[in-house]
Order: sequence, then structure tokens, then C-alpha cells
Amino acid sequence: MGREIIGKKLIRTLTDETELSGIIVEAEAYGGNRDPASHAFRGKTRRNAVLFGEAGHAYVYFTYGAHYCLNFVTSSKIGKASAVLIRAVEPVAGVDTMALSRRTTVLTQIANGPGKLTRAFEIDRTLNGIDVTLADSPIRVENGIPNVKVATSRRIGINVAAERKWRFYSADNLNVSRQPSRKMAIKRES
DNA sequence: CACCCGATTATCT
DNA sequence: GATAATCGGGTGT
Repeated sequence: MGREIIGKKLIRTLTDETELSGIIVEAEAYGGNRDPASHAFRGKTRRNAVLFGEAGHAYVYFTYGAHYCLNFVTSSKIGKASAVLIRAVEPVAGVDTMALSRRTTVLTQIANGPGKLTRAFEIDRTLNGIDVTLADSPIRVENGIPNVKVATSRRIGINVAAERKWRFYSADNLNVSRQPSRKMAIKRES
């Protein structure tokens, strides 16, 4: 599930001197082999192989010819291929470095989207498959803010299984990405 | 090999 | 709100 990751801290180690971090404020759950919206729904391929492996590993994919997206494999069971897509982060440490990568100094615009946060945190396909539970991993997740109020909605940018409310976000945080479009709701009804 | 299209973003009207 | 940008994955011939 994606609810549990809201409020946790994402840490990206670049060098001994440079560490980026932020609080995860928005995520979406993808149900692997049982979810038509998941990359894993049609089975294992070279691109999505990581999803079919152990929980706690990063699945990073490239899309729209321009953007990387970061997921964490969540399945307790090998082959189930469920994961959470990290959609938005509130920057905490290394904000100046992030601002350079993102070409904006507006705090709420630096990492409020799945493609934006990978750019801000300098995450690309070379990090696909790494174990984020290890202390020396270039990407880690640690406990962040406890007792965050979490809201839910439909997932964004998908055309199937749109009725599932598997998007989770911090209810009182300005760094979340856009709301689901009305168009998707209409599409669902037709 | 040709074709389609996507878990997006920036920019324009 | 609408759309171009941009490219590689997946599918079918």
C-alpha cells in the first residue's frame, strides 16, 4: 500500500559532501499483476523485471522521451510485482542543488511531480534495481514525520482502473502535484 | 521494421 | 485548457 510511505524521508546521496533529502508527500499504489494500470500487468519484460523481484528495491523507468519516475517495490511475495510510485516530495536538504537541476527556486515547484522529483534528486535509470533499505545505498528511505494526515483520490494520468482510489497525499502540504482531471472521471463513465 | 502511445512537463492561449 | 516535445518499450507484420 502507498499510505504508509507518506511522511517518510527520501534521502539521495550524491557524494560524501552532498546529500539531498525530502519528505514524501504524495504516492500511488500499483497492484502489479492484478492491476491493469501497472507496468507489470502484462507480465515480466526486460524493462519491468525489477518489479517482479524483492520488495525494497527501486524501479526507475523512463517515459515520454524526457522523464524518469521512481517506484519502490512493495510486494511481500516475489512475482506479485506491486509497487508505489513516488509522485511528490517536500524538499528538506540540498535545496540549492535541487534548484539548479530544476531551474527554479520556487520551493513548491521543485519536486511536486514524479518527473520533477527525479530531476531534482538526480535519479535516472542507472539506479534501477538498487536496494533502498541498505544504509550505504545512493537512495534510502527513513522515518520522517509521524502522524501525517493522509487523503486519497483516483490515480493521475492513467486510463484504466481509474476508479481505484490508490493515490495518497499529505492533506496539509502544498507540494503535492495536480489533482486528477475531471476528464478522467467522464472517461470512466462512458 | 513500422507503428502506436505512455504512471509527464513546460509553455502557450 | 490545450498541446508540442521526445524516445524507447511493446506489439504485430
